[in-house]
Amino acid sequence: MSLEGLEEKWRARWEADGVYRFDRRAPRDRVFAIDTPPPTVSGSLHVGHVFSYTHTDVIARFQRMRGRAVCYPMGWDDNGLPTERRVQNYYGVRCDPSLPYDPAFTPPATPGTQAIPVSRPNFVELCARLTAEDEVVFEHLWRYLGLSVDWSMTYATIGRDAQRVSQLAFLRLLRAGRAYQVEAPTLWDVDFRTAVAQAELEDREVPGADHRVPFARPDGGTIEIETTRPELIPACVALVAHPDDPRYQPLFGTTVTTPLFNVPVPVMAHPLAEPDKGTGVAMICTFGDITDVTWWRELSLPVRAVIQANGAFRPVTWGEPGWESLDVPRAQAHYDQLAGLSAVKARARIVDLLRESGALIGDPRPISHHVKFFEKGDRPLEIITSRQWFIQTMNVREALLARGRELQWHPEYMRARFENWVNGLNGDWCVSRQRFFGVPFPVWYRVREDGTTDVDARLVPDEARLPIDPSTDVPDGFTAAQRGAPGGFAGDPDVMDTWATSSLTPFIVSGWERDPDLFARTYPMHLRPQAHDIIRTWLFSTVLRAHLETDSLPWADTAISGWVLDPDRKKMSKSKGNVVTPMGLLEEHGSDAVRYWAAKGGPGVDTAFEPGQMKVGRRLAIKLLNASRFVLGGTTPVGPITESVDRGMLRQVRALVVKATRHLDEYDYAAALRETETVFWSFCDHYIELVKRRRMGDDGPARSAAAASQVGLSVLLRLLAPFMPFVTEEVWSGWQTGSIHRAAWPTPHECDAPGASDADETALRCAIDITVRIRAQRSELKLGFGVPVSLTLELAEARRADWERVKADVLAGNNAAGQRVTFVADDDALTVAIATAS
RNA sequence: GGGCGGUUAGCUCAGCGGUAGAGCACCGGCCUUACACGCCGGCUGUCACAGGUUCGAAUCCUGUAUCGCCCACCA
Repeated sequence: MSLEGLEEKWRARWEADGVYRFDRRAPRDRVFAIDTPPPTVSGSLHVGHVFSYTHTDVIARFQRMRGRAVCYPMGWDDNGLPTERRVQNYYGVRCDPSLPYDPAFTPPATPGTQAIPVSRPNFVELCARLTAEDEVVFEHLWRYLGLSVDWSMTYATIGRDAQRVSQLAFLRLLRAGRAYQVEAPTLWDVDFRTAVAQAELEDREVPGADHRVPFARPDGGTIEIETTRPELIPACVALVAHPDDPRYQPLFGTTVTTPLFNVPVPVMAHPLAEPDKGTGVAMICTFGDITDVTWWRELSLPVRAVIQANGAFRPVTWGEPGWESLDVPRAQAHYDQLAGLSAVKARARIVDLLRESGALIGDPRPISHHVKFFEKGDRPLEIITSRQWFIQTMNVREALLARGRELQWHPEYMRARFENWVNGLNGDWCVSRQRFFGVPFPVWYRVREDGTTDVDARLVPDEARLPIDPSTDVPDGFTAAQRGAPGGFAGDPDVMDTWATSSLTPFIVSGWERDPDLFARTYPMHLRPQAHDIIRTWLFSTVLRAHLETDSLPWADTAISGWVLDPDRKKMSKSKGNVVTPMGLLEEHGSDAVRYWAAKGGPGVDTAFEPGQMKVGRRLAIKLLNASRFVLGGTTPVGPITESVDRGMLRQVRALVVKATRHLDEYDYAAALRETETVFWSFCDHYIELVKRRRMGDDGPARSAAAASQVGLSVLLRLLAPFMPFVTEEVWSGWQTGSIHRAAWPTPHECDAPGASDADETALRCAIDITVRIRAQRSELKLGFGVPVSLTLELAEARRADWERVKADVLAGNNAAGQRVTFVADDDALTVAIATAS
């Protein structure tokens, strides 16, 4: 029997029969709802996806067999920058939100050299078109892998309903005062020209240099500071030192002047200044880093910003308000050499200027330091003042920590990552992005008679109108002609952070504010499976939104998968070039085999990519086919289970059912598989080998073997079905009616044979112990199984009864023609000698 | 710098107070009417290190080393 063609057959059949269809009429207490991670379709699937999605699927299949109506949808995350970039290149377009929607627009067959400007709705249409193609590929892989998803529940994060949910949830927060817009310094990527959130940051170690620079004191002396960003000297608004620092206490309250620009700035005291960093005095600029923002706010300092949204130094007319200098011409002359430059170029230039004017003490000292980057960005983040939308998080931190404790984590220790993150939050969540492909903010503003936008005069649509796009839709009471006109309106140009939509996946899936019946049955959901690297983003933001919107957890449990590591124990990633394409793997080893490997990686455990384990999985699948063929291929009718070996085997299987069920209930699929596998191999190598000859007859003992082996097989098949759905279905289908994946999860009760007891289990143990020794002897004497032997046994007296129970099976199962047994008092006694039977 | 996890046979990993385990790899044997895509057997370890608790520690505690991850760190 072979595995060829078997998976293909069942993929088609499952779809045709709707085996995995969610029963929407199931009462809530029978539902098991899974908040599946929507993969980013503009990326490519890698073996890590196969790994973690298999884990979820095992749980889904287990719960389904336990009688739960499993709500197991798939989502596609098509929002965000990766898609934008692909669409720009693929179609040769660029988004210009100021353009009107052109329903007739079609992209050129091949992208031209000059990007065609298109409206935001047109751009979004192209994004949807391209991602739809990606989704087909993804769905094919998931089906190939055998995920038991209900494909009728698929959603996309840019889809109409996801937009509606995102906008509706946003408006609700706005109304509740939990979302707000403010003009404030925010982290900014100068290449993407958008604000970014704390969750999207990463630190990178980059080379830099400490520059020592003197500021002039009124008494003619100097005060020296150290900085890695000398280009921000024109943006300096104060110096700061620790209040307890005796070196600088005399200077607090005095004014010093900046080098090159001769700007008077105060020397101030603040506890965040660290005496042992640099010279103990820091230059406060608007804005060099987050600490600058804190100082600026807490010390009520003015703003003197030099870096623009595109990263270039802005033009400044010195002497104007805010740009006072004691030597305006000198300041202007120096600054003019910086205007228009990027931060890096301005830094090089200002070092020259400092050196020329004698204001650089020593040479810049090269260092390596950590700098904040947008995770997808190439240049360090700047802090730029702009108008952005925020969702309150700082004032609910304690509540979120409580939610984190309420949530059941698998494994438990992953909760620490959540708490770590919540405790480290330093500001509310900035959710607006100055990008195009995403969910727009459903907000317009009034335009004043002078043509300027009044950002405080917000216009929001009725909830019933959602989703809307303010760049094409018109607020109630206005006409399209009034867009941008004096007395008219203007749409909010921004889109939401991709996590602002992803954080609502439980709402999207469960029909929040769309299908109250479905919502009541599925929300809060039961399980959030995901990898540990997005605890700070996806898991955190989902808990936050559910807390704010429904005052509850979004789900009861979360199961955190580890990563797949390459043989060097590094995370598999595209950039390292060590990625294995999942489709190739599945084709080579078979989905059941790859799933086997994946399922062996326990919750939270990073697991090495190992084709060897897939081969083992494949072997298990083949073994399953062959063992089934033996068990089901006999012609012996079933009868009462009377033999000790049969009963002992069933006792083992019974214990396995209890343990495997418990493990799966606790989301420890790896432990369940391990135990099941062990018992299954013992079933094949020990049990079947012992009884196969007994079963050849038609008498009571033969019928007992036929019956017991069928019960054992039935239970083992079902225990393995969540892991190896294809091969188990193949066997089941030729034997039972209906899909194994809809069959009832085995119960201990099924394995009960009348009259079975512990004695049967120890008797089986005895039979196996003796058999193992006989086999060793055969191996040592190079005697094939075909050669009949006679046995000489020395057994513990305590095992006399065991021996009597299993004697016939041991002899038949080992091709032994005769035996001579002596019993001794030693409880450990067990010696076996064999000789060729004459 | 803070947090979390790992360190067990050549490799991948179980075990998490009571005589060191599995699979793979390796070596040897076996055609045994379910399976040669198989079966049987064998070899392999100061359980990272040092202290402590205990009758007993791979397992609990403390510390060290080391690897990885998360977070913080632009003077």
